[in-house]
Amino acid sequence: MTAERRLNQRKEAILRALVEEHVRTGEPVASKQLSDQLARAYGPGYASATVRNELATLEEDGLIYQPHISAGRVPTDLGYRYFVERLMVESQLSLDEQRLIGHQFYQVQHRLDEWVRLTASVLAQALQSAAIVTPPRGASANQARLKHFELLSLYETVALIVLVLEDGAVRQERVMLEEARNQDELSALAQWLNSRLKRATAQTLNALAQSSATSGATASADERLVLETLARLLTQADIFTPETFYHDGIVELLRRAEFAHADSERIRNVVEALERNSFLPAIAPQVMAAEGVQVIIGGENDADPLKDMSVIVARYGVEGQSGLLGVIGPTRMQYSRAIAVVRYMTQTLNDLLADTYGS
Amino acid sequence: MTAERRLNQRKEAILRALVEEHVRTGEPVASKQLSDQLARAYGPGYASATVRNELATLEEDGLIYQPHISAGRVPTDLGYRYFVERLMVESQLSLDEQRLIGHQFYQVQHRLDEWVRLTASVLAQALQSAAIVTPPRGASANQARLKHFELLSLYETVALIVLVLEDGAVRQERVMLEEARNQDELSALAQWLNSRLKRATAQTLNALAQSSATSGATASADERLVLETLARLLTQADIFTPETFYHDGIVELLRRAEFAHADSERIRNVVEALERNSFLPAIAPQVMAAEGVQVIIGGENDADPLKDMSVIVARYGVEGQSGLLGVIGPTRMQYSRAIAVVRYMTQTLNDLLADTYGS
DNA sequence: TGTTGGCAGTCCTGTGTGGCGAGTGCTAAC
DNA sequence: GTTAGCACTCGCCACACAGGACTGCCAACA
Repeated sequence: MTAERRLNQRKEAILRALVEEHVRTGEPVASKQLSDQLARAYGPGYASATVRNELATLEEDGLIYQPHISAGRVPTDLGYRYFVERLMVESQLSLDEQRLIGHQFYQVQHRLDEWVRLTASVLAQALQSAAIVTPPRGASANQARLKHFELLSLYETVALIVLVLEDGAVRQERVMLEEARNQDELSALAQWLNSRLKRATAQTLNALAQSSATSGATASADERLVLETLARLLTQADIFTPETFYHDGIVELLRRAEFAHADSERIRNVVEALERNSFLPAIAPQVMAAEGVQVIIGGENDADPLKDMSVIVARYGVEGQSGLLGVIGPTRMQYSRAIAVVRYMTQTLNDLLADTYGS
Repeated sequence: MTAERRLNQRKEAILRALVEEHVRTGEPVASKQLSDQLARAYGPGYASATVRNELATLEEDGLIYQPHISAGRVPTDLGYRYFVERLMVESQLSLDEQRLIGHQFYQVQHRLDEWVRLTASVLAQALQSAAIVTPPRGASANQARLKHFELLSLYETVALIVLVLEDGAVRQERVMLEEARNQDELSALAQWLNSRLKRATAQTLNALAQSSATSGATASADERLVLETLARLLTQADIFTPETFYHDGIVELLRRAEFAHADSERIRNVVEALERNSFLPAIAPQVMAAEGVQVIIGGENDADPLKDMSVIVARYGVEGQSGLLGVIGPTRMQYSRAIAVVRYMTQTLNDLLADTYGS
């Protein structure tokens, strides 16, 4: 994850200029081009032949490569890694951007469900990349426990079960009842069960359902149905399943120059990886454990379809209520800005959550 | 929507063969090819020169066209339309497929939320196309009315509001409370408000919130927050907004040969149209009003990005609980099979809903 | 020893050419 | 009205070729 050796100052200047230039233009960068820029910035000592010599050693180190022999150089994943860790100048969001984002969040200040959606939207817009955000959740305990649930009558024989876990997570499902029941009956049933089910686990619930099944007439079939559904909902949908992610910006990502001439299979792979969210479960545990903004560059990622994509991701939240937010873009991205935006959004959500849940 | 003139028998035979052959191969169909097939099927009278003469008139009628002068013919939208209305042999799902689908639905028979998801998945798989399904809803009344709502405590100052409309629709939102409240307090508040809010409309709720705001201390700020949120949820999210759609199969659609060499802009347009669901609101009213399976071919559709896509869509459901299901694929599709699958899924959902809600 | 100008060499890219094949439209014969 | 045959029109592809972008390396120089 860390580039081993430290380069000398001139090599670093060259690598920095190369990365910045390539990110700007998208083209391989020629020695002449670098020479001009560096000479202008730092004075003499950067003739193109000199730069070429240095480039050759940088290539030996695996930090850059040539797409073909008569082309300029392009950073490798390792080169970007070195850039991000040692050369990058950290940037900040402009005050205008900060104000705009603040305003958007102000408008939904009481609507917690909008926060996640808005965060993804802001990330996607600001970085023209795909964004992913998970809702804030309690650290998934070894054992999900029921806090409370309600039954709402939708139709004579159809009810909605909504349950709240002890960590505040919400799950729900519509079920078909065996018998027609009105809201009053359902409320009574819910109240009666709630009183017996404080801090119940899936095991408890299943055991209860079992015993009421065998004990026969005393418990109704619908009571058993409710217990079984609660148990299933309790075990299902952990924080890293696709359902609990919100994503945005696939279209923004596809609009980028990198995909203008991409073959359809590459595009399909990216869309599939984002839609099915096949890659985040793999990196989520590591991100949740770490502090600060994580940068995963290209092949450092295990997910094959995203080999040439980078992920900038961070944990946000307060004690007991945290989630994950990040962006996915081509390895050729403005890392400095991406990190700044991700960090700023982390801070924004942290502030909101601290207000809401205490610190 | 309907091809005006009726073609003579031989022209029809040629058009039918041409459409079937082109759907099978994806290539423009040559006169020689048609001649061979037709002669084999119907005997003499179909020499390639004869077929060429007929093709020239079909082209004048706008039913087919040549991609370039030395290529075979391809059906136009109008040609497909004629095929679908007069030439197509309606097909049925094989018993095996029917059984497979039945089995999948049997496994989620009590879980109503899974029906919509499963329907989209089955459609996408069976037809290798994108699928869209809306959940069953009551015919959107002029005036949404509240049936019942519940408050669930997620955290000291965070509550979940879940409301049920009279037609059985469910809406919900997390809100930030002004003061910390436990489940018992929230339940009491919900019970008290529910008793006063039977069949309330958004207007009623807003009026109540207003009056409690002016009357000052009697009503708490949180009571007002609940009333305002209920009012907003009541007006929001009509049946044709993107949120209420479930889609699947973008990846299946992109896997089709039509997209193998498509430029990235075309792909992006299709992904965007499906993700943002920009086209269905336009056709939904017409589909909801009509009976049976609707076929919208290519440019008959107003949505520009889907000019070369066809939509096969139908209304499903019983009185007071109906929705919309369909597939989106390239105009070059197996219309007969697509219509059969859509019709079968309509029937499947109808049966399930009839069991659930009565007929 | 490090730096630099210059030059030969490599390889990508774009363009133009010609042959091939597929399929048509048209004509003339049946 | 139907059919065989033929000239014609492209699209497609392979190939060659010129131009250009950069590099690597060498020799000279500080």
